[in-house]
Amino acid sequence: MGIYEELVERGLIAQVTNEEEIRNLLNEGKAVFYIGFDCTADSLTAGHFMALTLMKRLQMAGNRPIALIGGGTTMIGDPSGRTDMRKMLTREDIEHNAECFRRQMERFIEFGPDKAVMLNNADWLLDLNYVELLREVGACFSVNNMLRAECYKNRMEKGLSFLEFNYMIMQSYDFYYLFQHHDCNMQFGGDDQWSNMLGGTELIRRKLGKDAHAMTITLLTDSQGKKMGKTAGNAVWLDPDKTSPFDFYQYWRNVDDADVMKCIRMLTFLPLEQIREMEGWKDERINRAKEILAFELTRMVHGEDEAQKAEASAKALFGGGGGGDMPTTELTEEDLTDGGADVMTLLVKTGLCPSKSDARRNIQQGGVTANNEKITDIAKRFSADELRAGVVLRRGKKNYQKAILK
RNA sequence: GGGGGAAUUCCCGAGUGGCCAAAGGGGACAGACUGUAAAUCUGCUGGCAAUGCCUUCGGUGGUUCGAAUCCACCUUCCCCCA
Repeated sequence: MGIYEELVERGLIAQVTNEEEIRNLLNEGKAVFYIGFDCTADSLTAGHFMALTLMKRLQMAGNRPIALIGGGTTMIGDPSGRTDMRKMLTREDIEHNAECFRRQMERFIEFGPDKAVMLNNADWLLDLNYVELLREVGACFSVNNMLRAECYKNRMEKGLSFLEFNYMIMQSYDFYYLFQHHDCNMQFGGDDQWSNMLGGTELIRRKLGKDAHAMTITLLTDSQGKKMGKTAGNAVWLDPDKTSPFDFYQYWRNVDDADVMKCIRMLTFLPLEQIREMEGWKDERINRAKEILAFELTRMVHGEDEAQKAEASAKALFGGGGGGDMPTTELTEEDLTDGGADVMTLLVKTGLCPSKSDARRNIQQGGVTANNEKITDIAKRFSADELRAGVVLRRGKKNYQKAILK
C-alpha cells in the first residue's frame, strides 16, 4: 500500500487535479510539494496541525516538503471563507509571526539540505513591480472566471476590496515561482483553497506549458459541519503558552462521539490496522478511543512528558484518583484581606471566573466547589491557614485551580 | 463624481427622548440527566463596596432636567446611478 492509498483511507484527500499522476509521484517519493501558511497570528493552531502531519507523512514517504510562510500574502489577506476583511497586519507583526511558525514547525518536519525547506514568499512578492506583474501574470487571469470562484462568491454581497481580490493572483504567483526555482510540482492546502490553487496550476500551464498538480486536504469538521480546532470561537493553539497542554489534551478528550474516529484517522499516526479495529467501539470503549486520540496528539505537539502529565491530571480530576498535576495559582499575603480571602475573590484571582459578578452567578447556580464541597454562600471565606494548605477550587465540571498561599 | 442607507452588548438583531444594562434568537457558561459525549430540560449572560452606583448602543462635540434615540461634523461599510 502506497502513501497515496493511505491518505485516501485516512480520508485526507478532498480534491485532486490528476489522480493518476499525483498517486505515482507521491508513491514514488518524487513530489516536491508546498503548503502555504498565512501568518496572521503568532502561533499555529490545531487547524494547521493536519497540514503539518500531512507534510510529515509525505516526507516519511520520501517526498520533499516546502513550508511556505506567507509573509507576502499575509500583507494582502485571503478572503476565502470570510465574510469580512481581515485586519491589516504590519510588516513587523508578520515577520514576528513567521518566526514563531518556524519554531513550531521544526517539531514535526525535518528541515535541512535535501530535506524540507522553509521559504517566505515575502522574499519574492514584495519586490514585484506592479506594471510588470500585470503584463506578465495579470494577462493570464480572467476576471470573469475569478468572480465565479467559490472563494469570492460569498463576498459579492458584503463587498470585496481590490486588495483581497488579488490574493488569488499572489498565491498563483507563488506556485509559479516555486515551480521554476525550487522544482516544486505540487501544492497542497485546505479544501477552501481549491480555487486559489487551481489559479497556480493554470498559470504554470499558460506561462510554461507544463503541468503542475494540486491536491486539497479534507477540512476537519465536526458532525455539525463546523470547523474543528476551536472552542467558543477561540482557536486551539499549538503554543503551550496560549493553550496549555492540559487544555489541548482536554479539547481532544471531549470531541463528540461521532467525530472521534475521524480525528484518529486523519490526525494520528496510528497504523491503519489498529484504527480499523477501533471503528466499532462504543460506550465505555469510545471513551478509551478519546483518550488515545488526546494522548497521541498531545504527545506529538507537546512531547511525551507533557502528554503523560495531562493524562494524569485528567484522570485525577475526573476519575477520582489522587495525584496528577493541578493548575495552580500562587497567592501572596497581599492578596489577602483581614487575614483571609473570600471565594469570589479567589475565583477571580485563579482565573476561573472573569469577574466577581460572574463568580457570584456561578456560586448561586451551584457550580462551584472548594475542596470538593459545594459552596452555597457567596460570602464564604478561607483563612490564611486553609490557604497555606491549598484550596482546590472547581467551577463547573472541568475547570480546576488550586489556590495556595506562599 | 451624484444619490440613498447602515453602524446596538460575544454574534445576529429589536429599540426612534425618560418605563433601557437595552426585546428576541444564536453562542458561551452553570445545573439536572450522562460516559469528561450527544440530545433534552432549567437557569444565566456589562462591572462594582449591589434594594444602590458606574461604564456601554461607530467617533467627537452640541440640544435637553434627561440621549442608543434629536442636531452638526468625522470615520467605516453597503446599495443605486456614472
